[in-house]
Amino acid sequence: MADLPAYLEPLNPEQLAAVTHEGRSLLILAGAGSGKTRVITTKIAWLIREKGYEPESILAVTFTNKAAREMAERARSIESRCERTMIRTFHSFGAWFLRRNAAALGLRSDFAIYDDDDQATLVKAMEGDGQLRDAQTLARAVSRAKDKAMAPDHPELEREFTERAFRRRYAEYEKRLRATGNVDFGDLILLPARALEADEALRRRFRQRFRVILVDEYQDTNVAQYELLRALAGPDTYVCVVGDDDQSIYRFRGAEIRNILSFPEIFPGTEVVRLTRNYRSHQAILDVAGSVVAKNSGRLGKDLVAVKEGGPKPTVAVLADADEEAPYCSRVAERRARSGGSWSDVAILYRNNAQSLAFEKFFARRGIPYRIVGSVRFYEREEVKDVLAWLQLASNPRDEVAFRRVVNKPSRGIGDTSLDCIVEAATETTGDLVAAAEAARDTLKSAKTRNGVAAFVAMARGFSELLGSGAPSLAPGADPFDPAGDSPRLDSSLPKLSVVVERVAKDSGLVEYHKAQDAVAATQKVANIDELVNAAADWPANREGLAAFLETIELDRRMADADEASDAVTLITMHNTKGLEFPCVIVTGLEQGLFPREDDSGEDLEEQRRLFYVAATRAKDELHLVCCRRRLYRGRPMENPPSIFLGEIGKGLYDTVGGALHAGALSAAAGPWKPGLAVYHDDHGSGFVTAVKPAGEAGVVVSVRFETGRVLQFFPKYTSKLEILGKGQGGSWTSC
DNA sequence: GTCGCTTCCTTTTTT
DNA sequence: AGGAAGCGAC
Repeated sequence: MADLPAYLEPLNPEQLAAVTHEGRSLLILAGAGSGKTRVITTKIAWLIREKGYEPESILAVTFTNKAAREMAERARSIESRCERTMIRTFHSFGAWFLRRNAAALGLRSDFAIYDDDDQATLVKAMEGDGQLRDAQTLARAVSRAKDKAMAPDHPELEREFTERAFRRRYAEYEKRLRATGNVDFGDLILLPARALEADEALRRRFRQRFRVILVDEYQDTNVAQYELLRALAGPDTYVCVVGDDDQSIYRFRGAEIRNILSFPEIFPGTEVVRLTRNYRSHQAILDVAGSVVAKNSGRLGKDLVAVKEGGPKPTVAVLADADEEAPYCSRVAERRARSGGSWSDVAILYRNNAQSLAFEKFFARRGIPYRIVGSVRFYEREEVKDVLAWLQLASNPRDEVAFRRVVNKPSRGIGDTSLDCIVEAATETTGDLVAAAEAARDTLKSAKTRNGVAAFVAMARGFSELLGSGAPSLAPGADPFDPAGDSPRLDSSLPKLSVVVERVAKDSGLVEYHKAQDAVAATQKVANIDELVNAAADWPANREGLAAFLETIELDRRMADADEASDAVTLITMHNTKGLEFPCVIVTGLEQGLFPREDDSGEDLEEQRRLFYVAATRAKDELHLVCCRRRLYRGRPMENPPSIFLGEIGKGLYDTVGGALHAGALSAAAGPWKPGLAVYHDDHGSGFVTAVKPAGEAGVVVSVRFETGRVLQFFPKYTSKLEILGKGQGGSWTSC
């Protein structure tokens, strides 16, 4: 093909086939590192350039905001007209859809989006006496039901969900939620799907608008998302989905792997293109990852072939205690940095966020720069949510969740009794909680409560006035929520929303309140509120600006990663690494009980294997696996055997680290450490040294038996907590 | 109604 | 370890 346009030239034959496929539907099975994003973005460009599609008629859906941003950027760099293509997350698309059709669906166009926390608050409020944990459980079940596209009247509902009186409570929740005029995350998918199914004219409109639909990470779609796709896709819509059944890791959140497995039957005439050339990792890494996931049944099955042959064998280290995990990882990182690499080459992966703490502490002490991806959910912090709740209430006085959050914070003497009384009054009238509070004021008994309510009402009114009056006006044709359209982003002539946020934070008493908390607990709550104020500077100080600001926050809960460019080791959960790659990856905590968890079996176990696969295939050059025999779990020390996944790796595919621990004599690196020394450890108390062994770059590893009877190992080079007391008596008290 | 203390129990993973 | 429920004191 001599006349292939330049932008198609970098593609391999399978990628090219995927990009230039025409027909009705296409399933791209894209293995890890096979250039999937390149294919999607190039395909968008190709459709516009060669096939004459209007950019606006193409919809591309992703799972994360980060993926959407990246995709938009890359598509635009190939073809500038891609700027006008709608590239969004499923949820952001749903929100856009609902805002455009809010009136017809009985929603406010400036509805807020409730997160898990808010859902639980609503459940707790409606059940009154219930416990928060019960409420959380129910809220989670409701979310799962919505993932499965099951309404409260679904005949199979109670077969699937065994929570007490689930049908009734789910229905009640829905009623309560609708009364606020807001939606939850599940609604963002389910309501558009139902609206399209129910309304033929609407369906026709959207099918006319979107002629092409591309879905990324299709293996992680749930039933509701599938139904939304089906409703959007008419007989003439070109549907292209991309995914990898081996990378389906969101079952717990309702992902339905059958969506991808059965796609060709659902969309007859589907062509399947497999991308199995891996451009990311050395073959040695793919062999390890592949040998584990090969143990899964029920996969389409494919073998990745690395373009980069060979490479260093991955390593497996079995450490005695989780105390040694961070030192071990830091040695790997330091070695990488010393041999010409940089800190940012290295990523440390773990199963759950709590595991990051040990790394943070150790790295801070060692002076190794690090950044944590994802765990800091800025917008879910108490103080931030407090201020946001005031803003939501100012925008919508029927927002019961926001109302409950701030009505008595800081405390104004309005307790549960008065609160319930106000909410009930609101329910019986217009639902306006501020108005109900005002009306209820005179019926309340204590003067303190009456004053509190009066103060609260005055604040709420004041904040509402700061935003100007009336609901946001949606000019015909204008779409304030469409980043491609006229956005409400700041026009320099308007006052900034940050001014409003700051006033709200101060005048509500929240800043004072959290300042006091900071003083007691040495937290950073006021600083976080300041950050929130700064974040609002990009929007104008009116209702449209506020609604857009809130939506940005609600759909993208993490602050932009502070400085992605900075040279630092990445700390990240395995789930969060999807779509990322690093030259050097360390997968930690490979222990039975942690990864996989003890109760993982069947489908769950298979999903964990896929998670291992995702984690391992993030590595370009180096892959290190770490297992700790002992680890504190929920405050208790646990002895764990190595993860079964380690046993599933083909023999000879990896090198074992730590052999040196058992061989050789003491080296000079031993320094002052000798068996029999009496020592003191900050956390474990006093004990004595039972053994000293060489440990390569780490110097020596010192085994200590403590008075408690525990035997632990330490690298004196990396811990300052272990201190020599003097020549001990080698266990004189152990006989006691 | 509010505050602080003790006891109990446990989320992996996220839009 | 950390957060929520439960309880008692003011």
